[in-house]
Amino acid sequence: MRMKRLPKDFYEQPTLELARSLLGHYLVHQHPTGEIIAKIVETEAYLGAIDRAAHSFGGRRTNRTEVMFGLPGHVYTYQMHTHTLLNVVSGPVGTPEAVLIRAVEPIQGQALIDQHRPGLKPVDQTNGPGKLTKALGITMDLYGHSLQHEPLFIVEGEAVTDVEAGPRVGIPNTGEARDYPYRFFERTNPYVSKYR
DNA sequence: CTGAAGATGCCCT
DNA sequence: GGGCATCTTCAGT
Repeated sequence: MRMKRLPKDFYEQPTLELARSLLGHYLVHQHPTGEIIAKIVETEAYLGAIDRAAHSFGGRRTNRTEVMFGLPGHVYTYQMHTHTLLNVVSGPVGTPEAVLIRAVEPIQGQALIDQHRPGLKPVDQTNGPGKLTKALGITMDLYGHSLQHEPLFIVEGEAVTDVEAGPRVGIPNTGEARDYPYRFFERTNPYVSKYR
């Protein structure tokens, strides 16, 4: 398999374009017990200061959001109840934007995924932001990690043509921001998270 | 220090 | 369709 790592400047495009562009590329996690590769099939953009749904809305700068103010192409992980969620930091330094990875399709390392999420239909192992981090073994340890390095990075994958955009998921109390079409997904891909 | 809230998912009815 | 698990963060005392 061709494994061309996405260059630093890939992450420098505007956040909405980045969210769209990430679809089809392969997320690689070199887990201690083996390598897992999965194709990104669903993303959401969070536009920082001007986006009420973003943690960094209004320029809110805390320990948690700090990494979003830094270089694009780094990892913003955070905990949602019992789950870790994975974001890619976007926007130039000082502009706290990010792209949430919402769903992936396994390409390699199925045995490991089965180990992390046993007894489930394949589709149910990675069709959600909390599910995929568990399946790939991604934890809060990766907060601030650069995607230019091991053990977590993104390589060039496949072109995706049937992209659909729609409202983001799970942000009911964010006023106007609730309806912004900042969610992107491969329309025909069965691993896209279902609802909405 | 305490408590409330949350970009979720799973299990129950 | 509703309740709840279970963790971290952050604002308020």
